[in-house]
Amino acid sequence: MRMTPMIESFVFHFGEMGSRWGFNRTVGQIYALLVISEQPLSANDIGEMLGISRGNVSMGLKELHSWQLVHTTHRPGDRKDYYQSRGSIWDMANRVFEERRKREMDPTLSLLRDILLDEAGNAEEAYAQERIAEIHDLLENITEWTQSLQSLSPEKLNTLMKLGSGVGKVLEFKDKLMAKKAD
Amino acid sequence: MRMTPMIESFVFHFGEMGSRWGFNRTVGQIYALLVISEQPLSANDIGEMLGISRGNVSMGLKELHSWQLVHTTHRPGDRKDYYQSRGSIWDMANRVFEERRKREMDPTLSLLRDILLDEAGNAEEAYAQERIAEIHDLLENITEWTQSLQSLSPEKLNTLMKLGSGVGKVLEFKDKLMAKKAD
DNA sequence: TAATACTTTCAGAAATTTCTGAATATTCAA
DNA sequence: TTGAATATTCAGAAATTTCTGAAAGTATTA
Repeated sequence: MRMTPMIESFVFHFGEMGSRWGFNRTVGQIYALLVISEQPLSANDIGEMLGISRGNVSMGLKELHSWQLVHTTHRPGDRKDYYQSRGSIWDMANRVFEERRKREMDPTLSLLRDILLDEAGNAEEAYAQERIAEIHDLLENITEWTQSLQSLSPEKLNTLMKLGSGVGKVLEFKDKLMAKKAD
Repeated sequence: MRMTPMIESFVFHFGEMGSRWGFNRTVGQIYALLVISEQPLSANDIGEMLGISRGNVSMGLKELHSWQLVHTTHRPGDRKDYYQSRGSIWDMANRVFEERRKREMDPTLSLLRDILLDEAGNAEEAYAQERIAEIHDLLENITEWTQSLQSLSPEKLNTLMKLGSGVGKVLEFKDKLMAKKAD
């Protein structure tokens, strides 16, 4: 694949984005390149296209492997490794969410839980604990919810997203149905 | 407020978290401090507690203002500004989502749209555009959805979250109801 | 108006993150 | 085995981000 201006602007922007999603600029660029390339790319291809060192490519690919976002493939009679992005865009988004949950949310929740188990030493700590409990509950809710959304089938998830704020209406149905059952 | 070990561990960890959410460590720490302090704090208080310079505190508070996460208050006969966190934890999460959407998602969507408007120069670009279209659609879906969730009342949102993957069941009810209406 | 008490700004320093490339390791064919 | 081709590692360099503190700005009081 050649670096046309179109491809370049996508790849570079995605690099900046990547750094918001938990990996650095280069890793984002490498991933962007692999996503929009129909053919698998060798580490040398990648380094040349992005103008970065071979070592940096190697580190970036290692990171992408740890996020399970790339695949290594081979060609007969060729010792080089060739890299491909793995799964659909949806899978990618899921992986990023999941990985971030594991790396950030889980340790935070565990720290907050520990703090809440401690005895407050004075009124200030007691107040702090109240606020920390709120944060803990919020994070726990969000974590559990996103986890349960991820377990939904893609079609259902899509219905839900298409519903938008119409979800409010659906919840009213649900309340009525529950009320009838209770009769 | 005094910096006890409990408060310290919360504040420092929150600082690390903050840097994942779009602002730097110090900004996260300042915010953490304000959230768990019942009394408003002066810029000097904050600087002393966190062991950072007066200038840094000022820059951090400016950033938090731009995220609309803090309030300035005053005391009679005292020229100092006192700072307080603003709104509930929920409000905070909403602000962070919204602000990040504005700063990151919107520009990305606009770039992707521009790329998709260009004519593909060759087969490679055509393939790239297909993948870019997928990413664009995904981001647009997520953006619209999170926006519509934010417009939901807190109670409804809470019901929805409590529902977890049970939301799948509710969607089935909805389908049945729609089907009946269509009769 | 001047003095005081505070806040903000920003150039350069310090800290942190990322990148390079030579050295080292691995793989595979002969 | 050996050697050629390739991949990985990591110490130090480069780039980037964050922080400091002195100087400049602002608001209030007398």
